[in-house]
Amino acid sequence: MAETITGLKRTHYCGTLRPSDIGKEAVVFGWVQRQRDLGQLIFIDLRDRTGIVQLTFDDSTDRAVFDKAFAARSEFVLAARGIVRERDSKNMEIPTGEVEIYVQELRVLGKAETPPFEIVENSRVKEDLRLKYRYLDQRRPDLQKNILMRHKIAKITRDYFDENGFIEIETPMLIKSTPEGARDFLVPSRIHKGSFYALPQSPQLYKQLSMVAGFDRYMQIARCFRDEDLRADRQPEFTQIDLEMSFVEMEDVLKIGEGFVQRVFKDALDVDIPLPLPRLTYKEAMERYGSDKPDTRFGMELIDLSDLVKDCGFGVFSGAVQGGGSVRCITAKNAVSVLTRKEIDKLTDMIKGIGGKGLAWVRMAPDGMKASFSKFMTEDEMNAILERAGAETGDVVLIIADTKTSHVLPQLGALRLEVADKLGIERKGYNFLWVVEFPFFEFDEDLGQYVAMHHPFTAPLEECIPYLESDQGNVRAQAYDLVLNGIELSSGSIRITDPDLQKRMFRLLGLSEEESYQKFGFLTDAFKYGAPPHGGMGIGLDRLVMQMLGCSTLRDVVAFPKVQNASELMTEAPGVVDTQQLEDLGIVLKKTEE
RNA sequence: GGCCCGGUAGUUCAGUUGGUUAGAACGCCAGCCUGUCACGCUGGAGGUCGACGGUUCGAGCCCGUUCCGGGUCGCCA
Repeated sequence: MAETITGLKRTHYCGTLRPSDIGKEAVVFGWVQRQRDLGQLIFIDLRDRTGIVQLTFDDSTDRAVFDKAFAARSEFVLAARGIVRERDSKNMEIPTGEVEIYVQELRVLGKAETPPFEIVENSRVKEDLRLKYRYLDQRRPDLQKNILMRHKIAKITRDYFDENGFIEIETPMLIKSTPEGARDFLVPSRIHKGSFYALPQSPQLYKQLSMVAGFDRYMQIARCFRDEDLRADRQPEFTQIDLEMSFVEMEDVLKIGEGFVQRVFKDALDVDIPLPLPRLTYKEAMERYGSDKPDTRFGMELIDLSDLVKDCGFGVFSGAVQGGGSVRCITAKNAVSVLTRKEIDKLTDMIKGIGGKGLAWVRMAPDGMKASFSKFMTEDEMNAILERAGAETGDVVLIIADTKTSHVLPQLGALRLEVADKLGIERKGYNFLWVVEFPFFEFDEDLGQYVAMHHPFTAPLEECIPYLESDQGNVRAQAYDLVLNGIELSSGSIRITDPDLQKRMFRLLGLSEEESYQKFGFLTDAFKYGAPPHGGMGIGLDRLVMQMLGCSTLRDVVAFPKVQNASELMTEAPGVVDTQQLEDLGIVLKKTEE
């Protein structure tokens, strides 16, 4: 039977005791990290979220107290009252190492079975076991540190936006499904059998309505849901720092976003982020890095060889250029020893795996240059390529050719990251940049038509409005992404508030008037009653925290994350429900076929 | 849905060419120990080798299927 806490009030957190507390009476609560029984002398390391303090018991200790200390085991929950005193032998490794509590009263508030893994920092225990016992995992100092940092970042976020005139408004979690983009999580309605709510993919439409309502500046630390497959940096439910501003243009939103980044890095990490953040247009980002979220912590930029090989004897190259595409390369410096023929074959497989046709290469080995295509080239052509590529002895040039430049660029971009990994290129620091002027449409090769790259309320650049219908491929949006170290941290845009323009956009996206009204009528109706120009963005809080803590997976910064198959190992969600619940909802399950 | 990696005491791992009773460390249990702090010393318990099937005289090891976990591509307006 556990003892009660009755009458005991905490005077100190374990990790906060210092020599200045010597002589004081202290009452602490915590978990047993370790008990060291030396016979007539017992030490207990007691842990709470602030750290560890040593409790001491000896032959002068009350017998009943000593016996409880003797019986204490790992993770017992204890209350201890005693006198803080200087240690005989100090431990300078821990902040409380100069003092100890000489215990006069000890209560076992909760016993504990031996945990399935030790509660220690830098645990090497398999993650699935940690996730099954997430509450024990969260007792570990690393998780405690991460969750506390997340709290700190959220606090700074609220302070910053509050100081800048933003107000926090809660938007609903049960909303109407508008199946654009990602798959919705659906929630069946009991009252309206056969109808479903959706969980929000973002508060997008509601925050725009808050602008129509006149709140001027909105922010919310909002939970969002997307029913898509998971990745290390993607959970089906995630948290977004969501904001929207009225009477602004793009520059104003970027300024607020930058200011936030600077503030949060300074206050949480004491890291200075110089402003303004660099910007690249989407086109520049693709041409230089082969990615719309480039990792700019290292170079190895893409180089265009198209004009040099347009008429060369190598059909793969000349055919690509003449077919309207291009031939481009990256040059991996000092890579010959790592990028052997075998390794290049692996890279070729990787490129083929993402839809590439192949990989041409030049190895500038110390004993001579070798290229996969040299027999098709004149010496002059070869030299021109090497000069353009900046290739010197020790380098490896990797070339991709395709009749579609839109294939060449992302493939080289992926190759650039892969090669950087293989070469062990150092990537440190925090490299932010804005990617701006996203294309409005992207060509869907399966559908054979242009589709929206963003949600349908994104405003086009004003200069593009005249040719919205005539030259869709060149229409750019007032949309912007904030990229940090190759990760998309944030995405936003200026929205359309002109009903006529909105109609044109819906038409261009293949939405009939009835369809668009059915889906978004509440928003377009609202815009009839006086809509201020507005724009905003959503910043991925989980990803931000993950980057700031240097974690490699979102699971380390989410309190109760889901695993790759979207289940939660601790509660075993999702689970089956009983037939009565289904009946209430008017749902009949289809038998799964074998 | 595709591809790749992993699964052996509570935990982290080792396990030879397929061959006797599957090992180590930590943890756990018991005893001893008054200054430890990853305490120490002595002893002990602890295994459906993820599961099922196959090959074999014999399977932790080889083959097939499957489950679980991870990474990634598709997917994520």
